[in-house]
Amino acid sequence: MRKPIEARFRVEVVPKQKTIRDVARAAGVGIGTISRVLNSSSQVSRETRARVLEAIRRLGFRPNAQARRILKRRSEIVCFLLSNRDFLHPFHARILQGVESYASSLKHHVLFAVLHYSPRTPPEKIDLPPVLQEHGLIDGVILAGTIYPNLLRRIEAIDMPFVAFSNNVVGIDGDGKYLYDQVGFDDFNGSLQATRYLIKQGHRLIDFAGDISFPWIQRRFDGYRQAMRENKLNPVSIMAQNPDGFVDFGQKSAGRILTQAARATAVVAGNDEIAYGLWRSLQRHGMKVPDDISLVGFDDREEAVLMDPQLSTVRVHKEEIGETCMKMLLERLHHPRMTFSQRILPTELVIRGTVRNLSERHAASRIL
Amino acid sequence: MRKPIEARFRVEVVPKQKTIRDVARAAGVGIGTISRVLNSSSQVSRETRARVLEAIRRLGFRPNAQARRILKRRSEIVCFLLSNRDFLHPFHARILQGVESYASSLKHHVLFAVLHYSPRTPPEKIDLPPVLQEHGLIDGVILAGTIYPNLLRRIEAIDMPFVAFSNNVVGIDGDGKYLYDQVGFDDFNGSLQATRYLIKQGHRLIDFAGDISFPWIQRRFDGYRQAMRENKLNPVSIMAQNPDGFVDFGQKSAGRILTQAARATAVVAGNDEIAYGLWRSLQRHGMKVPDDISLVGFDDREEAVLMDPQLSTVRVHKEEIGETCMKMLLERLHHPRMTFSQRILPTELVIRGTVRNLSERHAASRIL
DNA sequence: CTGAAAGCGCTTACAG
DNA sequence: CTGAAAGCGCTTACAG
Repeated sequence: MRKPIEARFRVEVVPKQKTIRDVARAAGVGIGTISRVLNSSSQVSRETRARVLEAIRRLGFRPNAQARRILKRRSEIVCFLLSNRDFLHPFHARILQGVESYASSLKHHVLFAVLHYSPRTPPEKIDLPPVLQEHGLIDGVILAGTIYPNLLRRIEAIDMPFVAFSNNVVGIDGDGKYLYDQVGFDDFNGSLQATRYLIKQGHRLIDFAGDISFPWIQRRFDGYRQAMRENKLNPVSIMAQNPDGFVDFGQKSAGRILTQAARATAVVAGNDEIAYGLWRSLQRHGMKVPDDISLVGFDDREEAVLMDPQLSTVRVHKEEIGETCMKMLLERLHHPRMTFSQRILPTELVIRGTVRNLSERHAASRIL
Repeated sequence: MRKPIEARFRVEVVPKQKTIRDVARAAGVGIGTISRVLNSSSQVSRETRARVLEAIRRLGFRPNAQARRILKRRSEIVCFLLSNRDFLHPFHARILQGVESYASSLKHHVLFAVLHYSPRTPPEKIDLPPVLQEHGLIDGVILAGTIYPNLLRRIEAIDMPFVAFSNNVVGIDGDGKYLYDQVGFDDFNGSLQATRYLIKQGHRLIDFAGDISFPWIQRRFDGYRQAMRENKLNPVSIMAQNPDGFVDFGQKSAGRILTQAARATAVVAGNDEIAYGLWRSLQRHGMKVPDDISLVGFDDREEAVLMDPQLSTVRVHKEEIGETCMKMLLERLHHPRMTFSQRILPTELVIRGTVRNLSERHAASRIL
């Protein structure tokens, strides 16, 4: 007797959406059958199926995704949450792409959201983005950007399944037991390999330039130090004063390196931006890379290829990180009680043009 | 008599979600009243409201977003679709951020999706991403990346409201009448201003370096040409042979510029990447920027600040583009029959260090 | 102001 | 194999 709710909208919505009932009528079957065909489930006779399919095509029917979700109890939407970044740098953009690529291959969807918060805000006071406030909108969240313990606690408190990109987690010790799902790459081994490579190229005086108050730079320093120690070499850490960002850190490091009594022949930079700043400043001081000084970066960002010569660096497989995050989140959703796990992806040393070979064999072969 | 559907899930879903019915029971009211409180609609007495609110808090109830959407006939989710890009460059990343920022301020959500297609595929054969295949999932889409006519037609065919970021639309003439909603920035005026600025600085021999087969580079060339003509100067377009990307285009342009009979004192680059390649190659040829040659870019990308000196360029307000796209899409959703519109946002000349002042007055003041 | 009921567009046991 | 019905978690005229 009542007007259907929807009538009020007819004025606006022009080509009234077909529903499963329209199709049922057109095909002369019950609505349940339409649903069965749609879900390619159970047994529907070939001819009934054909008739339904035909009706669907004729009416241009597309099932309402929202109505399905409410029954499925799963939205097949996940959120990529970027925290405490002034902007979506290529590094995280590539992670997002990995997430999206894996997700869409499985017909899942990715919401992009942004959050700014202080590490000192109590968990319950963190003002989550709208996506995380709604219930039923997303199945889970992938945390990227800088992650502090209070955010982790907050996400746990709202019972939202999540996976964290762990390299930028700050303030939590990863001591064997994982309290949440995480995916990361191997800072330590990355610079271990890079430093060993420099040593193999004949370098003995090798500095590390990077602000080790960042946990990930600290881990890279640890890898560097390990390589130095195993070769009985002396690790030297270069710090810059009041740098304005990483590039500036690199620029300010150059002066320190050049005024050393026993000047380094090579520098391991904490990341590519530092390497870039270093390179530019060294140039200004009249030093050539790699003739006068060798340089290795970390991350393999866009900057690496913009340098001249191009930067030898440690590549991080960002898309793969994203894919793995998505994969792990899906596992979590299907097995809520599964124990937490951590995946550390390997890095790859990319040799380009900023390292000079100082070894005798090489020097000899050059003369020949 | 039947088991509620949901029972099958109980094994998995641990803390069974509260529904509006639980709250109603707890507060001793009807479910309609809960809904009214939730939507802060109509008149609910102060005390009833308080009682309901209290029950909501106690039970930790959060309304199911999906169920609401199905009634509202609007998901308040839009899709940011990046087409034909190998990756989400900072330029588009910033547009996405603008979209997200405006959207989330209005409690809307943004899905990120990617599409690769050929301009020659017939519209109906374009394989749209899952997001666009579902019905009811998103309210509309913002098109970014490179957009060909066949994509526009395809999106129109599925009756999906959309707004296009128009600068990278290829193959459609914008002749006064707009056939779809679009937001863009002013290529023409940007380089017009940049070129006028160079002229004001005393430059007369000014080249343009850029591949004008890209429509947006063509528009920038047009702006440059206009400035040259209005000053009775001769426009010169530099093209590179088989460039491998824009940076390489810039590198290959340098040789051509340096071998000119009447060598240019300044170059307007089609974009910052070209300017970067130009700068690097000029350096290698022993030329100093801006002492020997001046340079202006376009876009104000990250590269601009990585140069030394930093690049003077035309800034595009990318976040604002994103915000405007989102705003326009919302208008479209609320007024489906509204005539299409186009918004062209202004650019801004950013003066940094790559332009030398050749004018007499300035030269004189230098001698003093 | 508020409860009871119809409805949104689907899915899925149930009973042939 | 398939129709009729109950149900998902909400919203909203309807009738007090």
